[in-house]
Amino acid sequence: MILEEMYRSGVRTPSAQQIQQITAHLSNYGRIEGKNVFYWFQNHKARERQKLRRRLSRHYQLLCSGHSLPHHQLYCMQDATAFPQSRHHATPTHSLHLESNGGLNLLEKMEIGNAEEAPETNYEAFGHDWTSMMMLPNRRSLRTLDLFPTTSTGLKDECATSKSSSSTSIN
Amino acid sequence: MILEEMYRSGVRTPSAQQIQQITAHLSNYGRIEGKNVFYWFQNHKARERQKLRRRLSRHYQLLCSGHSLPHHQLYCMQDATAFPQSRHHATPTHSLHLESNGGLNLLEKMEIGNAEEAPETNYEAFGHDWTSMMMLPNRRSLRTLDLFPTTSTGLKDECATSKSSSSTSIN
DNA sequence: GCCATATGAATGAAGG
DNA sequence: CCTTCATTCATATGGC
Repeated sequence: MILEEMYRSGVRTPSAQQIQQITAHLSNYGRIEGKNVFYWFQNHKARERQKLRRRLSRHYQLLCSGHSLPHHQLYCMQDATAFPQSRHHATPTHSLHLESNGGLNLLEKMEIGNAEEAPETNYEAFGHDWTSMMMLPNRRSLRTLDLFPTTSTGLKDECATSKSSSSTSIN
Repeated sequence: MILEEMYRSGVRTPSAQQIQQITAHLSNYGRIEGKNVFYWFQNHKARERQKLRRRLSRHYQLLCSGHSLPHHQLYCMQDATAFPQSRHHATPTHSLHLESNGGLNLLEKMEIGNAEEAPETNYEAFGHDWTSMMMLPNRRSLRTLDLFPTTSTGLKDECATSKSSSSTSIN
């Protein structure tokens, strides 16, 4: 929990020294090494970002879904979620420019890491260094077709961390 | 079952797009999200690998059993988990002669019940970010007391596997 | 009522 | 930072 707290208060990639300190502190509770702390931050950051990303894309989908989509059953697929994020200091505020990220983003993740609905506080907090990823018009791809967001599933799947749900046996 | 089929036909780690498609397809049968598909593949692959591994180790045991063990009361190897190993360079643990595993098999080690107290800190892996970081300052100093590993939580009924850094839940 | 097993989800650790 | 893997956690379920 200590780690979450730090994370929450803005620590993202602690320096070696910070890691040392944290480690020392945590070692009061159990055996731990610097690398554990290091990994923790790496993973946590990444996963948090994924969630965020996902949340955004979901948002996006909702936005788009406002119209069209007659019925469930649809096809669409194709990168509904794919938002190329420009990593690398995307200009903070939503500037949608393209920026033609010199790199080519390799793939982008789809969305895993959903769950969690309690928006709970934080998240507003990340005014810090957020290497946010914003969507930027990925020149290629994405244009493919604008069919709409799959949400067509008829049912909104959101339902909260709904795990399970009917899923069973569709496989 | 669709998933098994795909798996069978070679899909192991579908790309984001593939996942999307699959998801879309499956959503005809029930509520499902990309992450479910993602997890499914991850788990399936892992478990398949695991089975295989297990099977091999069993095999191995049989081979060895010709001479070593007095009785073949197989100690519920069950997990016989070993510990950290690096991916890559399969370390057949216990390098028994032959094995000729040389193949590209991704199979890595199997562990036979050689308990062996692992001296932690065998992280020879130096060469990573964190290591570089960690090495700088005077390491050695802050060793606060180590109290021990809050052993409690780690309880499992199976065979030991010794240490296993029960780092659980200190966060 | 326990077990053993199965499977989705999550997290730690590495490699790249 | 991104992927992938191994492990582990938590349930769900089928037997006995």
